[in-house]
Amino acid sequence: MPELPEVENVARRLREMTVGLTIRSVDVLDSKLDHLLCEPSLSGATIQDVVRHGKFLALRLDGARVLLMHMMMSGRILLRSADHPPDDYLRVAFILDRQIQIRFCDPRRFGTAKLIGPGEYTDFQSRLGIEPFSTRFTTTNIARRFESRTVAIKTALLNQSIVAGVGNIYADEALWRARVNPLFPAGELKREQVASLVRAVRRVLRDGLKSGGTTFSRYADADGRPGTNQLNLNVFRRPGQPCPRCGAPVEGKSIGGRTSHFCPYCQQR
DNA sequence: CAATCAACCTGGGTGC
DNA sequence: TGCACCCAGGTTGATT
Repeated sequence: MPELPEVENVARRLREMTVGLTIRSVDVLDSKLDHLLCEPSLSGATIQDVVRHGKFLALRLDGARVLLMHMMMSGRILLRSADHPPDDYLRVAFILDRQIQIRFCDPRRFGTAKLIGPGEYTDFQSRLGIEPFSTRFTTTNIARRFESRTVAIKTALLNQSIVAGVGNIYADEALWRARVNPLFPAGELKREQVASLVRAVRRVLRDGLKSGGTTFSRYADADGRPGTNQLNLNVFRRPGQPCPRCGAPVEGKSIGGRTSHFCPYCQQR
């Protein structure tokens, strides 16, 4: 669920509402997250900034510490006032000033939250691929990273050390826009195809962001509201339905272990 | 280094 | 309604 647009939505709202506030206490309800009750304690740490890296959310704290979170498929990061009714599947709550709380809810418990230092933060960022809205996201740079890769282009797009933030939904939509077959080997794309794909990735992510994200099942923004981008999708989870461009039935098949949808007629290569 | 695959978990949907 | 079974938007670490 949460891919770049969804995490960006949450990050913006958190930045707007929590920068400058101090964490007063931490309630851990899931023992998998007991490590958040560490020493030195998070209590007393002030939030300096909230940023997104790929699909990760980073709360930069004073003392050069960073709280790095990932929602995986089922997580929500909610901004709540202290008197807001309980949220289902709460795993940890960060109690801030002004009766504000950041609640991390996640039924599947795949999501992560950990506190790291400056060294680990730098390493983490250097391992992550190119951000689609950065100036480094160019045809030349992406073509270089695809070079000599034998995996399907769909699989390469999902590789977070190549491009950061693209997940299953936006990968299928970008490939459809660029008219590239998801099974085509990444290293064999012509430069012009890479150029189309670079444009398409930016386009589908920007559209997703504008519609408040894609909500298929659980995604909600920091205020608990779903997005509407699922209404704009052209191929994802539409097997058998007509391709909006040519009318041929959309095909669904597993690629690299991920469900994938594409038009077999206008995405021939 | 690159590719593949299992593991991490639970809820929701489907079919009997 | 109950239950077994299958599927899920992601990442990591072990293995080939």
